Amino acid sequence: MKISTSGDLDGTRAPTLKDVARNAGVSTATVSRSLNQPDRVVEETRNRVMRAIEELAYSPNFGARALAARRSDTFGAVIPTMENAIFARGIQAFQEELGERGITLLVASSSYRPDLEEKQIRALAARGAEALLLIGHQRSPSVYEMLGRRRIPFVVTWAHDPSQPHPSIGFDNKAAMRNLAGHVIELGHRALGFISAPCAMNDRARGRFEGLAAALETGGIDPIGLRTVETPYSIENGASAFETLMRSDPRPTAVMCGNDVLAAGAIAGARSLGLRVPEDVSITGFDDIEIARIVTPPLTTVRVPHRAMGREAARMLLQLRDGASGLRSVKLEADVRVRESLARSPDC
Amino acid sequence: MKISTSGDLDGTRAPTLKDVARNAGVSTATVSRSLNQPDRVVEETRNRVMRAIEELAYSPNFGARALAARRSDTFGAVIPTMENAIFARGIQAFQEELGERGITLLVASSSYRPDLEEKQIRALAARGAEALLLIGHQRSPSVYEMLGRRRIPFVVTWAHDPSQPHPSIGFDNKAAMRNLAGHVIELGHRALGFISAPCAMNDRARGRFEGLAAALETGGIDPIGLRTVETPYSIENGASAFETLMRSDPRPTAVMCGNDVLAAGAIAGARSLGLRVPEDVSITGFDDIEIARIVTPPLTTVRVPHRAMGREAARMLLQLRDGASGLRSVKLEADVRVRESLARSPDC
DNA sequence: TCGCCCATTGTAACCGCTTTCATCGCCCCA
DNA sequence: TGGGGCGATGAAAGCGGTTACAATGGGCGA
Repeated sequence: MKISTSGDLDGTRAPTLKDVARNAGVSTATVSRSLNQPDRVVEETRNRVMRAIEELAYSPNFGARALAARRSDTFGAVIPTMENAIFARGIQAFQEELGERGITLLVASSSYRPDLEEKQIRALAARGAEALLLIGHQRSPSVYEMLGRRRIPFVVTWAHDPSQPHPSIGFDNKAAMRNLAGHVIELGHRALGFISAPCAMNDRARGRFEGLAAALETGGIDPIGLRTVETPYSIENGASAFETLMRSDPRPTAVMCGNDVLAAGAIAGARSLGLRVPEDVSITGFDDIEIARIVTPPLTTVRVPHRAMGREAARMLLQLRDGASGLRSVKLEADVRVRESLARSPDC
Repeated sequence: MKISTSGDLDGTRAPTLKDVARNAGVSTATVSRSLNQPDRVVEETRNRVMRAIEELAYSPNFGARALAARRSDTFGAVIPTMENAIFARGIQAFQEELGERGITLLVASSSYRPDLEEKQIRALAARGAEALLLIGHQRSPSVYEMLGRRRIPFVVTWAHDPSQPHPSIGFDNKAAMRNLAGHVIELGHRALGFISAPCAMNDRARGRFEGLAAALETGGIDPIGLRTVETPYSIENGASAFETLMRSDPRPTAVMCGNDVLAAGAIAGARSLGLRVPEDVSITGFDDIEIARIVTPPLTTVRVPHRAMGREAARMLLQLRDGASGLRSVKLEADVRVRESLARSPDC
């Protein structure tokens, strides 16, 4: 006796709609409808189909479905890095919001390289992403043009600059840093150091630098005296940049960092130089990620509205995908978080 | 005069192979070959095709390609969380190794929930993943069965347990923790506390616990005295678990943590209780992620071979996909990293 | 009783791509 | 000069789904 459930698999390939249809004794159309528009199939049939699906452990081929339905229920995000937690919380919120609407998120990272970013954007488009979350305004016009041609809606986050032509959801990097630098200056610091991420293709980093410069001007401090080091985000780089700054003359009494990761490195650098924070030197960060609270002393930094950005970006993209237009950029607040790494200048 | 490049788009949909073919005056087969087997197309034709591709900003539809070619050049990984850096470095190495072979990686996270993990595995399979990286051995048999039926090769990482039936690339969590606990006991600690991740569906966490228990036994310490708190990974949880442990009697002189994130929280907890580390209480972590070096004092922990695991996993999966069989599990070493958070017991 | 309508299901075209197989020239050798 | 061989290209069949449209049959009103 030959043992074989009708329509059983040979085990060598994934079951298809056709296998399910055969197994349930219906047409592929009925199976498809059972899955996508259950109320258009009478219950008894639907149950038979579901049983077959269960039995075969069938799950639909995503590519084929997207191809036929011209709809992928997939959004994409391209972030500069996954190595540290800068974008993790925001993306998490973004994903949660999308998940509730049955949308899958594909995340790619660009390593802060514009060419890779463009490649990743294309890859996401090729994978059927219906909308994209991007970080910052600055990228090649050809990317924007491509997105426009393909009618792929996108939203820029982690930045807010009304002078830019594209919708964004974020905060004003420049104003936030200016605000923080104002605090620092008020505490009597005149000799400042700045550790920045590379500004070349990074409008957020540039905005933060400009904010600092503006605060100096407001405070009547000659920006000539500002020592700046540009270096990619990492603890090690932060530490060595700090050491470099400490060799300059006059030696800074406060070192501001474009990011909490660099600031954590700066604190480590201070420790290895035998400098006390904040008694000998103040250090500030930016982002208020987890690390800011666990370093010793805890970092004075700028609280970035990560989760709110992710959530709002999801909402806006959903609307855009569903045909909305003329949506307005959203400006969120990023306020200063004062903790122990910042104190009055010892020169005072 | 009607202005229109032949085959131009109306701008309302992505350009397809057919558009390119029309634009270049060749058949779709030729365009496809120009892309996938360039040497099978004469140079002049290929150039014409490439020009058309450029002009239309064409990029192939991934789903359609995978469908037709029965090959997606995509691997998948399901990790418990992206919130902290535990898996970041390993996955990064995994991705780099795959990228060199032209393979795209799709990463999904399960939030440590078996049901979500199964869903994500199915989703990756549906998206055409040809091979999967999984974390830990423990999951429903139905998952393994499905993977087997679909002939999707996978490799288990972050764990090494020869008694398990599936190939793995990792280290012996139990032995590593036993080793570390041995150090702690040698330093005279007798009253120990342990902060663990929830063990229920986490064989790595359980292995670490067992390692600790084994070390206690070897050291002739009654495991009854071991205070344990189970809590999900996070700084906050680590801090409050630490505070709980410090209320027990006798008070532990050393608190070992299943993970660096919990340990960082424990250090914060010690600070808020006014306890000095390591003078009043020693603290150890596990993983040796970045955070271990930047907390004060730096953490004594177990260095996990993140990058090696990622790299080896990639190599093994590539071989499996290409039909290799009978591949052997790889055991990597995880050795103790001694830093300042661990010192001799004050009771000595 | 007959015809119409509607709910349910089936048939088949098509989504964008790869790939097999056939076709078409062209070169070279006998 | 004719024919075999070979390299380049095209035609068309699917890959696994969705969906417009057709077919079927049962219920109900006239």
